[in-house]
Amino acid sequence: MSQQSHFFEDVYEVVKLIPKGRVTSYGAIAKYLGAAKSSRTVGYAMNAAHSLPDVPAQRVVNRNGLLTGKHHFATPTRMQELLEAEGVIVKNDQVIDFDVKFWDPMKELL
DNA sequence: GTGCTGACTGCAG
DNA sequence: ACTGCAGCCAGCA
Repeated sequence: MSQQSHFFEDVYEVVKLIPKGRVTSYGAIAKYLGAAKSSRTVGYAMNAAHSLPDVPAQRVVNRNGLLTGKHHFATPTRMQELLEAEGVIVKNDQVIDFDVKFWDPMKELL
């Protein structure tokens, strides 16, 4: 704590900026933060994001558009429900038109 | 203080 | 095309 890991904070900041009806990947966030190889840590940050209601973790999926983290929500279907409620169609734990719904912070935030 | 695990990803075999 | 391994950061035993 004394060193204050900005990593989590930065991850939350980016996730909060994800537009409604859009999704991104752990790797995209990690790369935006300058740590492309720390994608795992990004996912770990999402695990801790449960305490933060302003962090839409459901909009963060893996690079294949697969809801790998859905199992960490209150219910296995919670993540999909939240996404579909925002206009993101999910089929078989996979985001439809992922390439279209994909939101890249590197390009969007620039 | 040391070591393992995890919501990932890319390269090598 | 499929499987396996290594790298990154933070939390817990």
